Amino acid sequence: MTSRPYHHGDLRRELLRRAAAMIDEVGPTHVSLRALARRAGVSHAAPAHHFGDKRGLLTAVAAEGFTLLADRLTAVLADTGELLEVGVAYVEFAVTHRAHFEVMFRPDLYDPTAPELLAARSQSTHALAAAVGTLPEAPSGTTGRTEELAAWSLVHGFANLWLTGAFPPDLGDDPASAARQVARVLFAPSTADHFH
Amino acid sequence: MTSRPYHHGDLRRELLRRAAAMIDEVGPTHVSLRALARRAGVSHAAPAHHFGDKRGLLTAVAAEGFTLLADRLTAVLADTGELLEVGVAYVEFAVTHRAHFEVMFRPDLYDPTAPELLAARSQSTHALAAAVGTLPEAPSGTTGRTEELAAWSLVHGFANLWLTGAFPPDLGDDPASAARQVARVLFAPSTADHFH
DNA sequence: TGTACATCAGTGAACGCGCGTTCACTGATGTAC
DNA sequence: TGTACATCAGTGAACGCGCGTTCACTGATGTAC
Repeated sequence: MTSRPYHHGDLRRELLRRAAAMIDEVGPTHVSLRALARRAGVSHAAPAHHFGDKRGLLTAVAAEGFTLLADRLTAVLADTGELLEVGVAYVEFAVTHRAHFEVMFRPDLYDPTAPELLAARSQSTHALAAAVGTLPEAPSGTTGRTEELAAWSLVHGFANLWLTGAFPPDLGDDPASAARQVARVLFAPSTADHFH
Repeated sequence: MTSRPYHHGDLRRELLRRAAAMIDEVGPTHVSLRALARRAGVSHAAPAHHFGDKRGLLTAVAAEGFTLLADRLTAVLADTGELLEVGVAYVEFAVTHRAHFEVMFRPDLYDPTAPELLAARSQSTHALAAAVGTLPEAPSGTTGRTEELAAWSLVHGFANLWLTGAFPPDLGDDPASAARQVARVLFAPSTADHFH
């Protein structure tokens, strides 16, 4: 048992890591600064020192989440050039960063006017818009905006339903491939099953 | 100031009504049995008498929500025969019954094995499947299941994004017409803007 | 019509708990000179 | 190389609060006879 140094080194980052882990386990609303401090082996007042208060902690988690998502979507778009794969990446992000994802879309839990958060969120929005912008051609008379909302809705809904366990169990345990199949209905007519 | 009778008459129903209103205001996780009792003008132990505990209350709310949703989807399908309108009704339900909707898809808050809940949820599932079943023809080699998941994902995602305020503000304030436009991309090719 | 009694709805006091926040403090670090 | 000092990170005690749950109880209802 090594004696802990008084200064942690990078406690803020460590707290964010632990917070994400804790949210994964108990959900965003049942995180407490005290329990978080306990897990980090640190005085219960330490988190408040770094984040001000509970809302500040969740604001930081949300902002980090939007930045991570934006980076991921941008990278996948650059790699593949396909909206379909960007959509799949959205779902994958939600599943692999469940804690971040859940906080990001619960604005009542954080401060939605925090500059760091607004900046990160707009990164995400732009990444998604850029992906939709790669579609061969916008339909006549539209800006592609309706398509963007449809694409976003579909992957967001899929992610949510997956995370809440609402889908039938025989869907399998690979969200990415299930999402790809479902997203093809909307995104990639040439290889998809169609409604039409 | 009329003196309150000792017996309420239908306190259980009244508590469910108030609970929904309270969830609308403070969110499902910040509901407390004590605050609910206060609002209903009743002793703080009364809710526990009817619902057992907090989880029991939310289980009842979720079950009620699934039943209401199933009834609504079924009615709209019978009236219009159109999957598109059933999808729009899904979104409308989420917006007009926000409290129920939020609880329904947070199974960590209630008892997902309660018989009343399972029955109500399967009503909803069947209503949705029936709507997808009206599509003119299932694509070759598929059961329509992928289409069902796509449809569900799209309207569920739209509802979620609308409720969390994630959509850009210039979308307007009529969720039903916005949802109809977006859903057309997936559901009703003949009148829709297309990706394709 | 009246009485006894079982049943159920709702009460109110009590408990123990974990929490957020504040605040004066102390330990460690690093920079200026 | 050494010393003084500002700055920052983290501490621990204290506060007040609202909560969930339990439990013995009392008031009201309605049914059997």
